[in-house]
Amino acid sequence: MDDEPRLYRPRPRELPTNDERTLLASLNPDQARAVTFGDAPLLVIAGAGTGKTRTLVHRVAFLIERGVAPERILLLTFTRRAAAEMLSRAERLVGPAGARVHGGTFHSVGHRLLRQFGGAAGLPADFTIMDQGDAQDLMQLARGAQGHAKSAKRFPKKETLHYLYSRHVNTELPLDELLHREVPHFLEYEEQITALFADYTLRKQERNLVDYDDLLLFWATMLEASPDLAARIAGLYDHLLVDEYQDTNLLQARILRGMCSTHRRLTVVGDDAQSIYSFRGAHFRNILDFPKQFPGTTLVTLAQNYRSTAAILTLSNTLISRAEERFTKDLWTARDGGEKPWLVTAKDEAQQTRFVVDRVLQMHEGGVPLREMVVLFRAGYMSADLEIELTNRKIPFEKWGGLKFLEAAHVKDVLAFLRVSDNPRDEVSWYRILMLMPGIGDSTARALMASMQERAWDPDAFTHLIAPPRAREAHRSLATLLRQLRGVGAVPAGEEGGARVASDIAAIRALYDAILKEKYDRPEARLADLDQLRTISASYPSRTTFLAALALDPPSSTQDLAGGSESESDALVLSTVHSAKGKEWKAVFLIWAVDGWFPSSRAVEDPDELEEERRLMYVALTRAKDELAIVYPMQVYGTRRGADYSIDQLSRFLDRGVRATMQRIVVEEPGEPPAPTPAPAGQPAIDLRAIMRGRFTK
DNA sequence: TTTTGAAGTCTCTCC
DNA sequence: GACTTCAAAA
Repeated sequence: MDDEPRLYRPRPRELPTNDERTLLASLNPDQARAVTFGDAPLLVIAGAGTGKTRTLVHRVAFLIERGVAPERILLLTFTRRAAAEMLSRAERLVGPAGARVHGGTFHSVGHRLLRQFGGAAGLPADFTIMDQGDAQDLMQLARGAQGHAKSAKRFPKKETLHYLYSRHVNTELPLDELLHREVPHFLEYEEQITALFADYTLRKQERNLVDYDDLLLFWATMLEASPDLAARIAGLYDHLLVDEYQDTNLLQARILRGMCSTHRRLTVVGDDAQSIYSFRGAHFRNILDFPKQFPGTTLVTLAQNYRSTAAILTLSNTLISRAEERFTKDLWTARDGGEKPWLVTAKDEAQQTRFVVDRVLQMHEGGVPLREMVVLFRAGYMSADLEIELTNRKIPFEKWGGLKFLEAAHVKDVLAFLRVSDNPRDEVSWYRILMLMPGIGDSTARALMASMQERAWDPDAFTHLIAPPRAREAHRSLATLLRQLRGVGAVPAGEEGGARVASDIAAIRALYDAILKEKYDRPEARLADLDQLRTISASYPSRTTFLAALALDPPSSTQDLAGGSESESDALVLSTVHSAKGKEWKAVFLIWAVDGWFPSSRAVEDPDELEEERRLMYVALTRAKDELAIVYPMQVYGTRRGADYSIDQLSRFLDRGVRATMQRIVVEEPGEPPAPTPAPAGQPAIDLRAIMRGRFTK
């Protein structure tokens, strides 16, 4: 493993061009102060666009320059995208040594440490990671065993149960208080819920399964419960740097305390105005309490924004000034001017889509690469209409966030086969594949699993089970496949590693494709997904690595790219606001700025949630460098019950004062026939300039 | 006991 | 508009 502790030995200089002076030359005094800070806790409050990542990356370079071994630096972030960005920038700045810096999301680092040290804490090394869907399915199995499956009274559903469980773990709130706060109408079930959670925990243990929360919980526990383990784990690193600290929760704070038990070289960076992950148990108080948690903390504040024009910043500052609680100051910029951001009123969704597409093409023709533009929205599904239009017009795009490739049912199906061969006790996957087989339903599946449990999940157990007559056929073909997957008999030469996983998938598909075609109306796209899965699998050394990587670092949707080659293509980015955090674009379009959509109607009841929505919109607006357009359709069809359409209102966050910092744009009706024909392939934008000229009135 | 068809239920954000 | 759950039929 490459996580073995290494000696702290002086290294030859690897930075001929980046001595400390050039390293600091590009930084402002506040940034430089943070970068060169010594060996004590450091809290950097850094507003949007103030060079937060830059500061962090330079600090890494500075530490390496000072002789700290790169592999003894740990960079923790919250999202995969941020982790990848941070590490690649470090490498660019520092050179090859930068690639040796350790880092990743809290979950992926936790995973690495568990594989390495879990054995010493009684966790078998070959555990399987469950994603959220799997965890919910396991919760459902436990729920069913308790007999709520068909009870008349309403008992919380598996999603709610899992949410409560996860919240309980991450916020450390006692269960009764949590129920009282989140779901008071379920308070009467407190006892059953407690029992259910105990069963869920037990099932995880028996089945050798680990959920996302466990990756953090076990990490924290190893640090707290065993001084010996704590010393070994904390001893791996001399410096810890944490990005987006406002999105951490109490559990993660515990981990940091444990990791810094032998030293106090901890740097955290964040912005309370961008705290948008409370649904994961994060609270921006965490960043404010940091000095209390780590006495002697030094505070550095970054307030100069280098990203946005003054006009965009005025809008963002005005919007966030309405926040109930606020700790960071307004940002300022040396960039002056800039066009006032647009507030675009569209008649309906179709017109909103047309506006965005036309404007994107217009800017593209003006020389802005597609990749420099982004369309942002509150939730993944809100871009559906836009995606269709972009596909029709052959404009390449890439979607971030929203439904993931491996959350698709057919992908999970195939993975389930791999997972039972990887971990024969994986009950969730067993249930899944058994239910796929013709002639096997819920009760047969449960009975078969019970028999296997009696045989201690012996890998051969399934073959020797006696299936009910109508499931004979299914049982036999499944048993044959599983034997094949377990590699009974010789592994063909040259089929170690990735080729092995790919051939496993081929074997699975020999059985599964027929089932898939039966199950879905239009199987083509789904079959293509499976091709993709096999391609991806080829780059992983083993089945176990492949499965773990999929859970922690899943590839995004397969239908990302509409036209254009997959690799270096210039593509418009569509993203949820959450997934866009930390990034910046020349031009930003925020769509669906409709009250009830953004803020989400689920959030308007609760003041705290509403405040979080406001911060979320702040995050969206501060992504823009030069141009910003907020779009909202006035009529929304078919969303409210009882009416064909409803007249919706502009988001409440864009009040009169905020609107005063914007300019209103009205999209004109297009000509009589409502443009049903997509542009012909090849040259989509040929006549657009003419159309565009007449479309906007200021 | 499984399958199939119909009614019902919410819609998010991420690891 | 997709997916789950429920009820009746095979």
